[in-house]
Amino acid sequence: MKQELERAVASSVKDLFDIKMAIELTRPDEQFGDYATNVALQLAKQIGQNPRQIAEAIRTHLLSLQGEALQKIEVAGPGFLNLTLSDRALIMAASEQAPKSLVGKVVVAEYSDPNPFKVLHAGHLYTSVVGDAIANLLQNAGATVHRVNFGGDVGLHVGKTIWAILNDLGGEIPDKLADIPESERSEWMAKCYVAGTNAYEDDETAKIKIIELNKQIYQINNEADHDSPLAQIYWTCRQWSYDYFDAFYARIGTKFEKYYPESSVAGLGLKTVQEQLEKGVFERSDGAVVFKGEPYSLHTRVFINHEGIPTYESKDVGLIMQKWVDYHFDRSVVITGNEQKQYMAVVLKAVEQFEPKLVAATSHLTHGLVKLVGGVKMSSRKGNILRAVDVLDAAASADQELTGHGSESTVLGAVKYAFLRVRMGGDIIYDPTESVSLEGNSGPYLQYAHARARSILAKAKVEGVEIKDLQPGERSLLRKISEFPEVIQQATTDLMPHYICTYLYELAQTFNRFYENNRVIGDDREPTRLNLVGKYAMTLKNGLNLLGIVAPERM
RNA sequence: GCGCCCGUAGCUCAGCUGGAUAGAGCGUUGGUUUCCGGUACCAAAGGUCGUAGGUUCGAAUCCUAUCGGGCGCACCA
Repeated sequence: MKQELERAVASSVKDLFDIKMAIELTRPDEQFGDYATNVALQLAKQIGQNPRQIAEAIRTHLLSLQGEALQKIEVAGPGFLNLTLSDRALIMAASEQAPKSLVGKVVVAEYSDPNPFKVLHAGHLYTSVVGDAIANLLQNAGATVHRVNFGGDVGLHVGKTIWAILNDLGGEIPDKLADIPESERSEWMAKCYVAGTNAYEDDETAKIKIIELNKQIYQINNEADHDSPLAQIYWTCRQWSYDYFDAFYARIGTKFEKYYPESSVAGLGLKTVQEQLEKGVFERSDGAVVFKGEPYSLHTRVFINHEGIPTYESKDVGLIMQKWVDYHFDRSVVITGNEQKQYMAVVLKAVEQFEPKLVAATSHLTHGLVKLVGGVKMSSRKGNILRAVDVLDAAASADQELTGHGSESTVLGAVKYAFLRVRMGGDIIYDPTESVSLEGNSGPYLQYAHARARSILAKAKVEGVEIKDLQPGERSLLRKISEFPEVIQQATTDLMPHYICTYLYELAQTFNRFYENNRVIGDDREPTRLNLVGKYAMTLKNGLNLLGIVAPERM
């Protein structure tokens, strides 16, 4: 409906003034109508006429084009055109679906990116939630979406953990791993990481040993060693990490198709950078291989260090190339913390020199830190950083306190919504109590709104009645419902799921206002109103599902 | 020093491809009960949109400067 109207306005402008322009209709305040446009204001200068006169001319012309669909067109204020749909057109609009603009497209979505041998922290939970919602949006638009994960299975943090593991096992004795009960593996490894980190800082001999272990682990990877005792411990524990990640993702209702361990892309990255070094994209500097970012208002970064070892930069190059080899994507979305923004800009600029199409297809989104309200100081050295489970636990205990009986779907709904409702980029101040509340702008409020609507429907038989002759409250609700496809589309093109949150909350408010003043069951208009409640419940459910939040039938 | 991000009501945040009186939730104050899940609805109070300039018919939104906070700037990830 919106598109048709936009085309109609555009052709009015073309017919009247012989000017081609793209029209963007907006959703004004309800008092003004269903759609609005400021074309007349924009044209005023070009044409040199009074904007209100222009608006009047468009109005007349538009009525002749779209008389059926429009109940009225008004010229208001300095020259806005306010369009009000006929009931018939509004009813049609409310049944429309968001356009499937990405059918046939392949998208790779990379997010979460935890490191094996370390715990999942709050930031991992955040990207998992937001990344999942973004992936859902793209999928909803028809794309084939591949959710992938990247993480460091080599590097100093691995050396630290392995050092403590060896300490705990009493040496390079892989058989002793069998003594660790399955349920305690992830906890145990997390403890080992903390112990290793502390030892690295406090104990000079341990530090030397850790550095040595780190090199050995690189060797294990390079030589694909699966036999030596150390290698057996490394591979087993690495797998334990992936099992732990999988279990956590399953708990929050997401799933990754593939893990790209850093070790698996380092080779391709190194090879690529070396090739491009010869072609002049990279250059040597102080024994290292660097990309000079300054010509592009960026900074210089090292891709291969003076020992010939690929740095993180090269691994990211390898990752981009490997994703291309694996998927031949039309679009690639990468989500990381804000601190990687300028770093990634350099990597992408470097790759752009030899694979511009891959970079053109890539969007790098970044996010801030997750902090608990009240700002408890966390020391990563002691290992008491805010872990992913801490966030979930905080929500669970707030839920328990509020309701007396915890519910996992409420807890997940609460946390996910709290993360998703704000625009990505800034830090998240997470308030467990507020997130779990059934009052106000929260996930559980929307879940409850859905359950309530479903319970109305359960009490009566919904028949396929035609909606017509809308009363004001009914019209407001339907008008709000009709916005949904537009909101989805906007959220999808901007990769901003928070638009969905804002919308769903407004929708629930609109419904509650309607429901407060209009009886459904037992009213003369029961069939029509039940039909509206059905559409409303469906919209809420679809919206919540896009966000990765379950919409329960009852709660 | 250079660069990036952020600064909107007491708190947490929308609004930022420039437009009609700057919105919501929480909190505060006061209402509503013919109540289909009142875990709701209505209303009030509360804002120099960090500050100062500029562009524009029109700026929270664009530009410049400045203050405050966070982050990043070569062989870590």
